[in-house]
Amino acid sequence: MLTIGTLAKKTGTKVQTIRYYEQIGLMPEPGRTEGGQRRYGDAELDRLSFVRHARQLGFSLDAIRELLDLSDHPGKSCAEADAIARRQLKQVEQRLARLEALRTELKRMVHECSGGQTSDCRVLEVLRDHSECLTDHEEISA
Amino acid sequence: MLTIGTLAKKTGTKVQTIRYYEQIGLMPEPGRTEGGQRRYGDAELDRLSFVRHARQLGFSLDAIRELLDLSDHPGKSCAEADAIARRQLKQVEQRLARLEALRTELKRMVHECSGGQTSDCRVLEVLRDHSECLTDHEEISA
DNA sequence: TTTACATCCTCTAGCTACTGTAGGTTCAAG
DNA sequence: CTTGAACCTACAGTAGCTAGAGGATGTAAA
Repeated sequence: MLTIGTLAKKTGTKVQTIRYYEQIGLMPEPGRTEGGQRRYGDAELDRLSFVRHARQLGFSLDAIRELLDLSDHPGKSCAEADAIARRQLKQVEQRLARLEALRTELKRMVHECSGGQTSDCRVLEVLRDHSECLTDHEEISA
Repeated sequence: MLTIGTLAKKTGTKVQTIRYYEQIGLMPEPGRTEGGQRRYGDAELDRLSFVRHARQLGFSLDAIRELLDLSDHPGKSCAEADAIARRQLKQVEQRLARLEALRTELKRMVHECSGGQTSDCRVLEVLRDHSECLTDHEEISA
């Protein structure tokens, strides 16, 4: 039986985060000691590892909820899990494209900085100059 | 003189966002009509364009505040603006590295999906299997 | 001039995914 | 039996907006 602190260490999660996951229904309510402290078993360790791993891969909590649901019902079709992963991959590729464009622009800003006064600073100039925008009014959710 | 709605359209910002920027002190309090509606001039249009451009480049509102401050004092050294841009570039490159690793892993998950039942699903398996982690307990803020 | 209606106003609450704090209790070691 | 780390609940705060309620204003046509 693990305390919440031990579980936290084993999974690289903060204690509060585990309690938060319980609150939003992502983790089950665990057993308690007589004094009211949470005690966890291996099932919870596995579940939390799954959640953290998915988070590291950039899945949203909602997506993880779906994945956990699929994983709890082994008879269901794999297609759904695959669809979720594909959606995720698409998002990642979009972010990559934007970040790459971004890196180019930032590099240019940095390399062209003359080192003088801000009145001549390329960094500020680039930000002021709207004509050099990649695309107008498009957001980067980096 | 521009209404807030016109300013919003010209800069690709939502009306609420402009009011929010005013609230947090990123945009100045504009003049008002007798009836109390906001009216903007070219200075505000420029400032908001600067802000939105910087946001598109992934700068935080705090960083933008610094940049605006530098830009308001043209005598200051360019070095600070350069430092902010360099910090930003570094962050972008870190994110890129993580996202690339992520893409590789997601691609593997998707390609190995057998199409059968969830009990054999590689997607879920990969998420359960902690040994295939890139690095332990490291977060991706994608 | 009146009426219609888009746009504006303030205020409040909600979103994601946590993180931090205050004030108090429990557990395990010595 | 005492100490002190770790636990508990409850609430507030973070970034960067976004949405909605309920009402006022501005403008253009009838």
